[in-house]
Amino acid sequence: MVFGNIHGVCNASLGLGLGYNKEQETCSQSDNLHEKKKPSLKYDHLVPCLTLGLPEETFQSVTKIDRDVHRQASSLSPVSSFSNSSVKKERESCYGEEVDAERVSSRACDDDEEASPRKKLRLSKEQSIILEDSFKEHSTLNPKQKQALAEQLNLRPRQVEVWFQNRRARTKLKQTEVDCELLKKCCETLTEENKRLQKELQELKSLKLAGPLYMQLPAATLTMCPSCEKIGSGGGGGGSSASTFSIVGTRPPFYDPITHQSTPC
DNA sequence: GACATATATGTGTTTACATCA
DNA sequence: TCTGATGTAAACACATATATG
Repeated sequence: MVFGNIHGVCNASLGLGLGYNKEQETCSQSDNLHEKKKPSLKYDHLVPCLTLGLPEETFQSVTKIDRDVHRQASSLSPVSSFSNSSVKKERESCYGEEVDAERVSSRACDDDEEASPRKKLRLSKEQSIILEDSFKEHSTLNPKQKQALAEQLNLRPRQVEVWFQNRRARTKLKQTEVDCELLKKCCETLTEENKRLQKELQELKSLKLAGPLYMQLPAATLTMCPSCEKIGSGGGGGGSSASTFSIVGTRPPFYDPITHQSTPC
C-alpha cells in the first residue's frame, strides 16, 4: 500500500505504507516434509512504516504469497481434498458414499445430518480451543496436520480447512481495521509535518532571497549530516539545492513520525 | 425481526507437476 | 536430452450465502 504524493512536499513524495518485519519464522511443524514457510500475507508481523522520500523509495507492500510450499505439500499429500468446487461437485456426486461417511463421522452429536444437508455445524468450546491453539501455532495447515486435527476433533478435514480459511479471513479483517486506524494517525502526523515543512521552506526561501544562507547563520547553527559526515557548503561546486546541513532547533527534513528519526541526506 | 457472528459454498487465481510434441 | 506448451490437481483468497444465538 503506497500513498504517493499525499501532501506533496516539494518534489519529494510521501510514502505512507505498512511494512512488516521479515523476521524468519520458525517452522513449528513436526512433520517437516516440505520446509514449509508461512505465507507472507500473514499480518501478524506487520509493522506500520512511514517513509518520506522519493517515489522509488516507497515501500513495497506485502509480497506475493509464497505458495510453493503449499503446492509441494499438496503434491505429497495422500489425502485428497475437494477444494476445487467443480471437481468437488463431480466427486460428491460420484463418491456420495464417501462424503456421507465423512458426514456421519463429522460430529458425534449430529445424529440426523441427513435431514438437513446444510445444517450448520457449531463447534464445541473444546474444539474451538484446539483449533485456536493450532491456528496460533501455524495459520495454515498442511494435509497431514489437517487430517490429524480432523481426527482429533472428530471433524471432516474439509471442515478444518474451512475453519482455517475463515479464521485467516477474520484475522486479516481485524488487522486491516487496525492498520486503517494506524494509517489515519500517520496521515494526520504527516499532514502536520507537511505544514511544518512548508512553513520552513517559506522561511528558507525568504532567507535565500536576502542572501546566501550560510552567510547569515552563525556557525553553531550548522549541523553535520549524519550520513556523509560533512558540512555541506551548499552553493559551492554543485547545486545549492543539495545542501547537506540543517538548522539546529528544527527537525531534519525527512522526519519519520513513527521512529522519530531523521533520514540522512 | 434485526443484527452479528460463525460456518459453508462458489469462483477465480496461482503454482507445481506430469505429459507430450 | 532439453525445452516450451498444455492439462490437471491442490491450495488459497475472496465474496457471498446461510444458520444460529
